[in-house]
Amino acid sequence: MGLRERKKEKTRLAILDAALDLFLEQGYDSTTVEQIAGSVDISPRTFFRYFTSKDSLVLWFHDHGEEIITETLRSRPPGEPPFTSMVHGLRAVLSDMQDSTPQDAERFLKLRRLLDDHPHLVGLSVARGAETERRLAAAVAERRGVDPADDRMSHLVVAIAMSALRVGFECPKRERPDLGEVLGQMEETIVLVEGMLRPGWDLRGTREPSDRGEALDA
Amino acid sequence: MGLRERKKEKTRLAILDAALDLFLEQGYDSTTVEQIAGSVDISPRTFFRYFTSKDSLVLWFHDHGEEIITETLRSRPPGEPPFTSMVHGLRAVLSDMQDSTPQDAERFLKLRRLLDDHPHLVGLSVARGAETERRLAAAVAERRGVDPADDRMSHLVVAIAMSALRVGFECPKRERPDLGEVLGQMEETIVLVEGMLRPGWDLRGTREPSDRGEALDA
DNA sequence: ATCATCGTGTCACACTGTGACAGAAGTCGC
DNA sequence: GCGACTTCTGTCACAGTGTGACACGATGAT
Repeated sequence: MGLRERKKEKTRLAILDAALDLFLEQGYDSTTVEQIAGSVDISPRTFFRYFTSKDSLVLWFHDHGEEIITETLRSRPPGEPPFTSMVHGLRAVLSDMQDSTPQDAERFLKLRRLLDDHPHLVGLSVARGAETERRLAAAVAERRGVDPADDRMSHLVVAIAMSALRVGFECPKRERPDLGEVLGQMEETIVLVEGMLRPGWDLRGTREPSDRGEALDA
Repeated sequence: MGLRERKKEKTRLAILDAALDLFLEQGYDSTTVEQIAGSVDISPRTFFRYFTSKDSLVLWFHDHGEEIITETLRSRPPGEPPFTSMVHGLRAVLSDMQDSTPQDAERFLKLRRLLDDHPHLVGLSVARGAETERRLAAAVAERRGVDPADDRMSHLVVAIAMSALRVGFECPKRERPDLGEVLGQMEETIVLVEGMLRPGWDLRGTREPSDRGEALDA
């Protein structure tokens, strides 16, 4: 990796850290791009070359997570029930976080506190999650060998799995949990969701309600 | 109702209709507030007195839906399983739509087409849904008599119910479905979700995974 | 060293959204 | 109808986000 790319990555993280600190200090809305840029000594224009928007600061970890899940889906055996595959994806995300550097862990926790203080930002995060859901649903539908466009079952599989992750992330037992506690709660929530589903529900093809029942296609 | 309020409502709907048409014609991003305001002969400043933002045009129906669900939750018997209550809420929303005026139905379908064409807008809609979820989760937690702050079960109940509504809304079988078809698919999706859950799952208290099982508190 | 490439800053600009104020229009009393 | 009062609306000014164009300097390959 060349000097250029290392420098770029360093700037990127510098911007991110400066922004998170400013957001936590004085609030998201009251922090301007100009301030963020100023505090890492770049021009506002350059800021937008690293992050497409102020909002995207809050979403920086999404891409990585989606990538992990997508890759997990690809690596799971073809016959596996789709929800099981998704859950493996979720756990891969968690274990990736567990192995993250202390700096990344701290960023993650700062972000979590930020979302806690600003419910509006949760919306952003969820909005991004919706795009992710579409792509994952398409991947799941492909695995199931059905048309991705209108397969509600695939969408539901993904939506429910993502809900588990989100609810676990959002519901803290304590005021300022550490990384292990957050991950633990996310894992607990996954277990909770697994326990609430009827075994085999995700093997059923998506048919009209009238012929549900005999349509177990695995 | 005075002349003022009628006029206000008329302007509000005129703005909404003009905006939806412009959005469908030339895209959401390429339509400016100035254009919308111009096409109903008001100043841009006035536009923002009717809609707090350009985005909020896309969210105009959310408030009503949330209100219906909240009210439904209030009216259901206290001992009812929370997910059952939520499903009643969802169906109340559907039946309210069924009874809507032709104009409202058309607006709803236009909005649906708009969301279809612009995945980005789905994010907005979902973001708003997240706020709704928080409030509904608090209401559900209250019904269950547990602390609303960290009850993952309540959040899950709401998240899953809302997922059903959303997935049904988003997955069209045909290119340009009419209101009945959309509502039918939403209903089908609700049925699908009901069928995939283990009976009684939502009666369990939110405890540590270790003492799940004996914790049936209803 | 040299040249092409890429990152950055500067300038200019469009768009969204808000506060302040003045004038127009609706509302209520008489 | 007239006047006083309230509410709505338009104009103006402005902060902030985000983008395109261009020029300059740093980086990387040869």
